[in-house]
Amino acid sequence: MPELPEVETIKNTLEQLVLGKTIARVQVDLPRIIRHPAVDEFQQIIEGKSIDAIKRRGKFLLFQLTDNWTIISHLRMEGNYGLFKSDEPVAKHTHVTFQFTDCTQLRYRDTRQFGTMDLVNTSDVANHKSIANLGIEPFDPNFTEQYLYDQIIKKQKSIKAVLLDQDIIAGIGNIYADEILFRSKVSPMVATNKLTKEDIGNICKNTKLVLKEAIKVGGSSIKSYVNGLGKMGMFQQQLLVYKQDGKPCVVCGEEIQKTRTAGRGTHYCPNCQK
DNA sequence: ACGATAGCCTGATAGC
DNA sequence: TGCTATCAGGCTATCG
Repeated sequence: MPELPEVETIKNTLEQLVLGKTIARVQVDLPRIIRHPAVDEFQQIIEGKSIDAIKRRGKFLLFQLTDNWTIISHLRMEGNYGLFKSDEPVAKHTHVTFQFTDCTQLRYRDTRQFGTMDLVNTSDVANHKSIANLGIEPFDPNFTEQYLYDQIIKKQKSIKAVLLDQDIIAGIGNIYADEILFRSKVSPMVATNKLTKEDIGNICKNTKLVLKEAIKVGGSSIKSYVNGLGKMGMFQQQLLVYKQDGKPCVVCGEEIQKTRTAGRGTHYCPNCQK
């Protein structure tokens, strides 16, 4: 599941592959992926444009095209991009194909069909409904213990639900939420108003740390994730609790447990995380 | 206003 | 073996 480190890695790899290329044609095989505008308008506007820049905001990929157009792309669970020669066999679940003028094509694949694309004016991206309410970027210098404290002290929900809330911090998903909380020695189920300042400081620090480490090794390949070059990430080897239920905790040896919190599978050490 | 939850979707896996 | 049920999870819509 692409979270911030995976989307960042995809962005970095795609930059090397498609920046400056001109799109000749767009083929859409699953119209549902294109939320806005209508598919024919989506195709018509994009054709002839070139890719000027690729950005990331939270888990969103932003393809900036010429003439003030941006494709806002969300990969959800299993969306991915890859560059292929036009005559290479097309893999199953390929839903959108951007044919470039140089006989290569960027293909969007998505087994679960959950991903979305929106084509909007670049100048309107910040106000787009899926972007406008996003919370702070974890690497923003303004993301501090104080910021987090102010944001969550009034909330009634669990800290896990808070970390998953994209309107508070943008980019954390289920894998990294569990890892951040384990490293912070905080139970996922604990209500935010029960946390100490020290807990919140640790969560803030470990958020930056874990995400940075994961980006360094290209993200976590848990299910189908590969980067724009088709390469797997390596951070799954450094996961200490996610999908580790039944195994001994690396710190205390107690068995890692799995429960359901905030509607998500949640992994933690009952001894280390109080 | 806010928090909790169903639904979207396919493939892997568990259970009978 | 082969079928069915369950789970995985980010986000949106909907409910209380």
